[in-house]
Amino acid sequence: MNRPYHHGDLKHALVEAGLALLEEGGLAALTLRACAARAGVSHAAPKNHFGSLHGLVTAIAAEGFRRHAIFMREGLAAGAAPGERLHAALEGYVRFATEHPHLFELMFSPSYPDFADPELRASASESYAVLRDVATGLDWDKADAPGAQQRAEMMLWSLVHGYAILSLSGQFSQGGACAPVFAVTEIAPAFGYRAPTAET
Amino acid sequence: MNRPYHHGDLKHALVEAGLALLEEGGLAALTLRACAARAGVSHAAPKNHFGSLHGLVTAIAAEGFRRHAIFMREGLAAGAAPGERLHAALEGYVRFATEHPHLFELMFSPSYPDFADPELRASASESYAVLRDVATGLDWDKADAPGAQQRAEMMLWSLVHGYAILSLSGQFSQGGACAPVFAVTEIAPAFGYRAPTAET
DNA sequence: CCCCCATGTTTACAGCGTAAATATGCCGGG
DNA sequence: CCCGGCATATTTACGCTGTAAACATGGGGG
Repeated sequence: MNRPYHHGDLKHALVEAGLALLEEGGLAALTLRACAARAGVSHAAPKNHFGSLHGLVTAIAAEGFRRHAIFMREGLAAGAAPGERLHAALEGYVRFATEHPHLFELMFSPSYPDFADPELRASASESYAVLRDVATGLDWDKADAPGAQQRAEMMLWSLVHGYAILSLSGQFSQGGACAPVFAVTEIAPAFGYRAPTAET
Repeated sequence: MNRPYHHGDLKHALVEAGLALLEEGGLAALTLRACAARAGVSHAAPKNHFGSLHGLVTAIAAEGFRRHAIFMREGLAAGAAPGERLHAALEGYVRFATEHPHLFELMFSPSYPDFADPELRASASESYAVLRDVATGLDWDKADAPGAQQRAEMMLWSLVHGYAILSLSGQFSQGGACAPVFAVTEIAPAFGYRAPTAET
């Protein structure tokens, strides 16, 4: 209630407003002026916190990556088998993309956020760390080759991300049978990883 | 020279102008008015051919998928071994994304083109057909399982597409070692496919 | 031959990002 | 305690955008 200062913390309020607008109206609705209006300030106020629209978009993307990491970690029980952990993280990855398609699109659009921004890089690698985590301890092919771990991580990320994006743009639903999102978890075992336990 | 009619064929000229603007200035430069100006017509002329900006963007994306298919087919010698064909198609996929990053981004941005458009669907599946082509005759794991072929195609597409997108948004260049684009061809063999011939 | 209609132009309007000038009010030095 | 400075927010203005409606043009079919 107590607006302690001119506003308190805009910046946070603006990011929150942007996320809400994104959910409601997609990328087209994400507008500097609309964010400002939703936060209850004039349309030029954001310029003091984020230099321009790119700054706000970058901050929104950074928050997106944090939430993205949370989605992936949700099903990760501490002592679960590596196969289940992989399964859960991939499921979280795709579920995030499905439930927040516009935010997901923004986070990975090369033109929108500024990927050189330190805060964005930090939260993106926080998300990447989850994938690294579930990727360790799996029996990859040629796991002993130099750089195999990094290649395996890149493969894993590429696969799940490509799947998420292509699903979102409807590319998989044109060949007749519409592939269910869950299929990515079917894909995982065939992908180079052999589950030590029986599949569910 | 002879402007046979009011213009001849705008529509084609507008798409060409849009592609040029995209190359020069990225998504932000792709503007209805700029396309019209470049084609030498007034800014309201495009409305007669494409209803709105989305229509023009969709047509540009459709042309993009045609060129995308051409890139993938470029290294596909008719009688080459399946492994080399796979290699060539993936290399073409990533090379297209690298050489035309803005067009590639536009083609796969869920919000920009209208993926329900028949022309876009046609050219997109033309591009998909190349992947289907190189994916046949490979020794996938569990190739005898029902639906294995479709799953294999989805995996292949997801992997190469995710790799291309993540490279473009610079996600791979933050872990210290910057992964070369060529790595996708290293990835392919480990991905579930066993090359019948020795690797190059 | 002439009229119709597809095509292109003109004009207008609301919304956008950005910039500059202006106002507001908390915070710290005196 | 008071007052000046400065971060924060507002106001105003500008050029650009997409879209719509009214208007002009000219080639091809009845």
